[in-house]
Amino acid sequence: MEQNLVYTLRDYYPDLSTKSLEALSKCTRILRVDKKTQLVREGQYAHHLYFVVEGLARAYYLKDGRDLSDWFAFEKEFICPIQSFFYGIPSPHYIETLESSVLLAIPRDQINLLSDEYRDIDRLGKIIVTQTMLTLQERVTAYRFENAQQKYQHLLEQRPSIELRVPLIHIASYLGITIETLSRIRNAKRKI
Amino acid sequence: MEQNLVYTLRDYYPDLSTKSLEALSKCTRILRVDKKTQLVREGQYAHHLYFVVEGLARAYYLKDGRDLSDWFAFEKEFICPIQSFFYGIPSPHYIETLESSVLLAIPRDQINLLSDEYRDIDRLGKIIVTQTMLTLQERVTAYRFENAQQKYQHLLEQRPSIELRVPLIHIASYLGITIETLSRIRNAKRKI
DNA sequence: CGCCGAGTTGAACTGAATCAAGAAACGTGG
DNA sequence: CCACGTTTCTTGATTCAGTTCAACTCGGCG
Repeated sequence: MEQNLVYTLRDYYPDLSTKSLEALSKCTRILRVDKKTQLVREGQYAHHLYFVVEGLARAYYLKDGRDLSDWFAFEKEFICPIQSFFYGIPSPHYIETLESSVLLAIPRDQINLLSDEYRDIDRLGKIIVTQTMLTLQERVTAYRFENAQQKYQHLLEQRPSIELRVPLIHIASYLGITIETLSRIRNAKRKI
Repeated sequence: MEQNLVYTLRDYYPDLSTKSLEALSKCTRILRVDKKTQLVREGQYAHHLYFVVEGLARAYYLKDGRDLSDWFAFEKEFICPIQSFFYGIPSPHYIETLESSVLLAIPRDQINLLSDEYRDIDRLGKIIVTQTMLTLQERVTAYRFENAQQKYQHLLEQRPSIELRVPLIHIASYLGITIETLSRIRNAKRKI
């Protein structure tokens, strides 16, 4: 049954009660979308938090015509236009799928309501935010003093499948390096 | 009365109930310390979350003998050895004051207990973590594509007083640049 | 006074960006 | 199912921001 997909949230946070999951089921939409589907566009407001059941999505923005990737969400991970979601401002980010994907779309206002009503949903939110904070903390620390090669290595260790699933151009912009440099790094590795 | 200092937490989160503040007062220690006091050393576990009432503290770690600043906490801001606090591992960070300071030291285990008992304390925690996440998000986005000069400019906009209160060497490592480069940037600005 | 850490200045060097082509892979329509 | 155009990736040459190394200045403090 389609609705059961909401239970995959337990893959992220096993302590979610059945009552909470039922409440989430009532408001959550299940999206089955093609590769390259845009879920959010620049200027829009964050209406949903997305959870990737299957597939892969990325958040990016356009700066001087360049496409800069900021975040990837693989299976069992969350993604949303972060500034819009938390500051309530129009999103600078686009969000799109990189593969045909299955996602849960949980409405932002429902998250706020349900966080008041269900303690475990509130806790889920706290855990997502805490994990995101720790990931970003590591990203800052690592990127500040690592060279292009080390940054790429670091990324591969944390997300081994990224090499095969994400085009070089998005990985390069995520790391803050050019595609030429990344291509050379890959090439040097191949020769080892 | 000394204990009233705990009420300065309302400067950060005005919605804290008196009941919660009283509960926090019971376990919070007030520290009045000199400049250069070490609050946490590498290898220690995070026993406290610190709130800066007056003064200024920084988190840093040593890598190949170099002193690398990771975080500054000014008045009405929080600081702790973040990995140790959330992962429960020994801290890679030191924390020290940069000025003579007044701090609140809130025990980690009490925070966990009181977060279960008092909803607003739980919310305070969620807010701190969310703000930290958003700050780090901006730091990553900005630093990835800004040059040394822009990064410094960016920092000055967000923390105008840092120029006068923090030695150049710590600002440089925070930005991931050398002291020579930062010195030249300052010099160039002076000439405008 | 003279020392010491913090900051400044200069010169040479280097990792990564930029600029410029070409090769390979991809998908869309005939 | 192949041809063609478009996008993605590779490779090379040049340039430049920032590092490294080295020496020097300044201000505070014993």
